[in-house]
Amino acid sequence: MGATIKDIAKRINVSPATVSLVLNNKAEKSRISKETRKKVLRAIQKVGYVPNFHVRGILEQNTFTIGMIATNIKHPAIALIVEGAKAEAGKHGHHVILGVTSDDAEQEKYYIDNFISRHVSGLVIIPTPSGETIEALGNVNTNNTPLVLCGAPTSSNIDMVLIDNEAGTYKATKYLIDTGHKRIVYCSGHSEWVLAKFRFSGYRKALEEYDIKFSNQFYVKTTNSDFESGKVAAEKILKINPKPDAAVFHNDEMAAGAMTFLLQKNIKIPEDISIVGYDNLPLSEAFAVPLTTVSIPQEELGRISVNLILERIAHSNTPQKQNKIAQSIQLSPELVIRKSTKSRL
Amino acid sequence: MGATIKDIAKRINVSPATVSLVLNNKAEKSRISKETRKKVLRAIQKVGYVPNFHVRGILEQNTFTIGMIATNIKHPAIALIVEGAKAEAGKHGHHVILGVTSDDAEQEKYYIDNFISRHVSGLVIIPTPSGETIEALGNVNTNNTPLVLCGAPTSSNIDMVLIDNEAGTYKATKYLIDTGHKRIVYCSGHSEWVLAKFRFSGYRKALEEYDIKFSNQFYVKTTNSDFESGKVAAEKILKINPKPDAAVFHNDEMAAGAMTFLLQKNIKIPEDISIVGYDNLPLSEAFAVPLTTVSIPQEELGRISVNLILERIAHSNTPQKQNKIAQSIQLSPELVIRKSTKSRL
DNA sequence: ATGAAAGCGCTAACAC
DNA sequence: GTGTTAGCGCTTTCAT
Repeated sequence: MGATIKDIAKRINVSPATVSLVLNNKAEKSRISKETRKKVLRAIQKVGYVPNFHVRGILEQNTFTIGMIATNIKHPAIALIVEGAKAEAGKHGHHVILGVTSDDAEQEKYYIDNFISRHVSGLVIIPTPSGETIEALGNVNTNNTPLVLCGAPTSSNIDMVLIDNEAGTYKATKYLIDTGHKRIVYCSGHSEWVLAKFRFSGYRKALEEYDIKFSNQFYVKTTNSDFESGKVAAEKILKINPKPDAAVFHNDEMAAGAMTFLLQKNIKIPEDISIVGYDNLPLSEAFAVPLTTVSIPQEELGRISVNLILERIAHSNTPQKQNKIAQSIQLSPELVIRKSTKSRL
Repeated sequence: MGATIKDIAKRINVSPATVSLVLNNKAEKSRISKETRKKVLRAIQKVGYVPNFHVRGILEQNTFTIGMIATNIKHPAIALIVEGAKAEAGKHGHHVILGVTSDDAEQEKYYIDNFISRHVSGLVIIPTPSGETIEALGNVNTNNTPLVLCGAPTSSNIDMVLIDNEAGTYKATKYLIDTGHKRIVYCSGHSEWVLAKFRFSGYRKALEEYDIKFSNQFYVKTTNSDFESGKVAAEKILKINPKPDAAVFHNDEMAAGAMTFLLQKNIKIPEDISIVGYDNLPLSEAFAVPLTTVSIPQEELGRISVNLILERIAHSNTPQKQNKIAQSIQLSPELVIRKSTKSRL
């Protein structure tokens, strides 16, 4: 362990209080002779003193730190949410520390407890996709730490910023139907995850609305939802008979993998089959065929989450703090039409 | 603020010590009657007690937390380093908290001080690309916190895990020369950044080795290094006369932007011009033309960094701890050849 | 089986 | 101007 204020004090025969005063620059305003000040500063330099954050954490309440818990920053969509949150927090003098759960509910629980116990000013949670912890969140001892759930709904009475995931696939599917597609496949990775279920149900909803009956044959599942899974899905699509004329994918990575695979097999996109992704990754315009996809306002998601936290903090000293009911803000995804789809009318 | 151990103690008329014993499960081994235990546990439940991490931080030294400071997690290459570090840390019972600097040296300084002051077990730093703080790192009061610099070199006596960035562009350029390219352009974003300088110098080195004289005309600079900058660079490339037959880009995003732009102008890749990127992004295979690029072992970078930290921790109690000299491990990038380059022999 | 008290590093109120 | 002291929340001896 490093040197403490006491060590420094002893070293130069002053009291710890004096050292503390110098450190906090309260020296200027009030007292402490220039000489003592210099002596103290020199000693601090020499021993390499580093203040102990934990003491401040005990003494004061506000850490001006927002804890953020994310599933998987490898995913650009998640990274963008974090960026948005960080930018907004920075604007208001707060810092962000991030815990990454790697889609593991246990780690999520750890970071929630740990961050609360570290007295972060607030906690933004992008929940693990299995949905396991989401419901449990209502029972967490938050110690009055404001919590915001970001991206996935829960029945608990917690502030939420949500994406209407169903609306995205609904819009995409509807667009395909409206442009004359007759046999639309849906490809889902991790189909048991809540997120996947929401997206899938948007597809179902659109079909129903047009009285197109759903066929299990047109529901392709893969165990994962990455680039490689897209290839696997594409392979499965090729085996379907009669041939599909469009495919909606759970996300852009899968769509990219599928396109890569299909193009290798000399399938033409969009002539032979239309492809739609989800997320609008920064590079989805650069794909083999610029991808038609559903765009999510990720950075805004992060920004709004932080603002909800800051709002809670601001209100935390007012008498009505207990009254304030949980808010739920829902953002809508938009369809971005590029070159991977074409009208069949 | 939430309830404390004292509150609980008062509530049920026991001493704080008793509550503490129950909380730490030392109750089992030694003492505390079942009844008291139950009473305590019930009270804890009722008031929603959350332990104060900072107190532990004062009392104990090891937080089993590795602090990580990254520039910009939007960038997949960075995200992968973080993932690698996290995975390795997890294997050894450590957690990771991440601070994101957004390429800002000031924030980097903040997080370094803050994490050290939080008594993280160690600190892995992916430095801001300007190179500003790298050199300053030697003068940081680390309080004996092990530090590892990840991805960029410094003259300070600090553990480092590096990528031989020059070697990557060198290999790429050499490959182009060997396959008969005569007019190779280099496109750099943020050309003043240390990283950019290293990559550029690999290009220069290859040219020199083959006695090809460098022409400033073939050195394209953009203010940024993202997808859009790639488009800008491509536009500049088109104006060069005589026409280049190959272009090496600072990274994959730029290469992707350039390819998108060039294809729109009906330039054929690789027939008219060969394109090489850098980073081997997970989706670079899905680009309009599968990208030939330089691959970096990002996850390994993270893993090794954490291992250096753990090693330091392990040795920190041995007498030789001061003796151990800083290590520097250098990893080599590899050229991944795909479809965006072709031989002109 | 339980409680009292000291102390971790630091700040702030109050002496002198 | 500077020192003394109490106390933040908790753990840990040492009494009882």
